[in-house]
Amino acid sequence: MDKEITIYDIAHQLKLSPATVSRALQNHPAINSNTKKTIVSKAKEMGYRTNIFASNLRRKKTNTIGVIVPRLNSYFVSSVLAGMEKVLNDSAYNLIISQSLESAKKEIANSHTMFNSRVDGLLVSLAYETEDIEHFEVFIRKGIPVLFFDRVVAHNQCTSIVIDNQKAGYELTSHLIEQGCRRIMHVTGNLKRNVYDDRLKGYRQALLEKGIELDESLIYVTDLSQEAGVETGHIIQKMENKPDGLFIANDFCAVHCMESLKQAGFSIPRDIAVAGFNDDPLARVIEPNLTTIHYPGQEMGEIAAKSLIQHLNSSSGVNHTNTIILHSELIVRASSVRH
Amino acid sequence: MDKEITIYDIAHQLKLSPATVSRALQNHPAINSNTKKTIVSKAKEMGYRTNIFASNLRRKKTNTIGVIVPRLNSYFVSSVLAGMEKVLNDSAYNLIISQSLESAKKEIANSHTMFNSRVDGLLVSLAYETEDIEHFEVFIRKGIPVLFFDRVVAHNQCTSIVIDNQKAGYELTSHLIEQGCRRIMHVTGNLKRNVYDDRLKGYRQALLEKGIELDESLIYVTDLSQEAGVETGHIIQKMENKPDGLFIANDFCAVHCMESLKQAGFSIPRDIAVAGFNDDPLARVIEPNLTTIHYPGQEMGEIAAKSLIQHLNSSSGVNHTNTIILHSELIVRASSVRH
DNA sequence: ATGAAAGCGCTAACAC
DNA sequence: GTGTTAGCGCTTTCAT
Repeated sequence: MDKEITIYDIAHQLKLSPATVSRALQNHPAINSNTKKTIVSKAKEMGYRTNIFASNLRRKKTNTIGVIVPRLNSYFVSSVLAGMEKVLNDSAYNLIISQSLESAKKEIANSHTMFNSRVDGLLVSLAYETEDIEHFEVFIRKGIPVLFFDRVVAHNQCTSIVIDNQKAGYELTSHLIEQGCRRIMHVTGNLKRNVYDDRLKGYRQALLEKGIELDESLIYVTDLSQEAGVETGHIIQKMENKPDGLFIANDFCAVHCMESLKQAGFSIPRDIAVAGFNDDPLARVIEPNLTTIHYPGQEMGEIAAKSLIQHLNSSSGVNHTNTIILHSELIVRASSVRH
Repeated sequence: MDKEITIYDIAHQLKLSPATVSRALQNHPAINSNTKKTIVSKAKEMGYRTNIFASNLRRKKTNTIGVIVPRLNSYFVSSVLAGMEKVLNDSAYNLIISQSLESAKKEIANSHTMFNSRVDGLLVSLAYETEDIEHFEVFIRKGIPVLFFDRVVAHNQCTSIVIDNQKAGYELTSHLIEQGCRRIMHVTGNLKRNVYDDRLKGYRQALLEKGIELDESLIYVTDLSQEAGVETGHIIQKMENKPDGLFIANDFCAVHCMESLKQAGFSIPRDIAVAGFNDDPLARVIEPNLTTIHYPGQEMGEIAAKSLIQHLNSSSGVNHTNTIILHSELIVRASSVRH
């Protein structure tokens, strides 16, 4: 276990001052380029590595970005993270990642950890359960930018990155109506979250426009889990006045619902047309292939990261952009095409 | 943007020394419990947060664990990460995560970043391309534990966490043989990686035992991507002496190969029995459902993290366990059952 | 272009 | 049980 080399060791060997070494290592313009070369090569030779803690302590900046997501093991989230990692890594930021597991309590605990880790900025997608965002106020008060993505909340000091969920929900529902559906069931998640609430709004809007009366009993709020999908299948089986269309706010849940329906002898899309949301790889594998909304995960991650970096670099500290809306797209596949 | 509170501020207000405050905040046993209470509540009141950089600088420990994975957006990897995050978060460690995107160069760059971030330990699953592990030697020389999981490499100072890939490959191949397959094609990844090499060994072993002659032309090395799956389908179509069994070292690739075969009019499993590896959610959705090896991702992550923590806490610094082998399981589904 | 020196906030050895 | 004090390694202002 060798001793750590410091700039003092280098300075000593080269008969220079630590200040010069520090400057050279940061490529400071005032340092003679020959001196610089000597120092850099000596540092390498001696196996020097910066002590970022000393540096952070001194500079009061950490070069670390925190991310809080509902869960890590979802296709969408991991795509987003892949995008963020790519951008932040290229800009020499570290990423620290934690998951709330959809629990407000854990989200709060994680935000404390992030706060104590002195992240330079925070990227958040909210848990199902989260009621208020009091726990992010400490960041905002300290001028640490907080950026919400996907599951966002309106806050005049925070940027949000989303797709137009209402429009997407509207398009999906309209598509089902065009395919002849008149009783469309909507299975969704916690309506506290914009993504579900807005999709529902789109659903309502489409029905209204097409003059189809809204039947509140066709709106089913779940946790969008695999089990919820299966359960939805059972419920539909038992319904007297069965739906002829099904809009589920998440492909994962939709796929399991389809399995359940198929097992019960339903023919998709003939008996019931189905649409999901997210364009999970599962959607292209389930039979019939699932109609869905394509949703740019990796891109959302990249844009979120870039936007945060930009904000950190802007000296003003004032946040100009407030909401970034990414393009989403209806992907029609066999699960919903009836003619 | 308020000023940061330090232990000096607290000490000053309470007319105590910073040392006492520091001790109280760390719950040091020597401190009077009343003093402790006063200090803790004052700290809260004043909005104090530890400066972990000062603390790290002083203690020469970072409470940060680095993870390098091939890619973030794979079902298996995200399950592993979910497990790691869970354990490490509970133990007050931070996780910094980066992806190599299967490139040796990026893996090396990431390892440098981790090194400079002074991680207390490193968790690694190797990239396809990685030739040697020279870039991890710096950690080992410094006594920083490096633990490999899934895609591992033998190193007498590092713990590895794996499943028995050879046994799994053997079981899968034996199963196909039992189903009557005599010409089993094996599609795999870069054989530099233990996971693929061992699965191939298991394949060979099964053929040998059952007295089936090995046809080297049936071993096809790919990048196991979606495209590779489709391509494999095309290749099989064009083969004169077609295989009657197919063992693909990864469900994701297998699923796309199945799609390709189905489209070409093959009946699975009648014309060709198919098996994958990983038990990706896709395996339970593709039709017919895909036979595979179940592979405990989340558990692997948890165990890797726990093992690393244990190692960090053991004062000895000597690594006793060297390889941890997790249980894996053959899951037989319709894609391979012929009678 | 380079150096001297102060200090970031915390911890821990030592003293009482 | 509490205080004193000396750094941890770096950056940066000011001086030369």
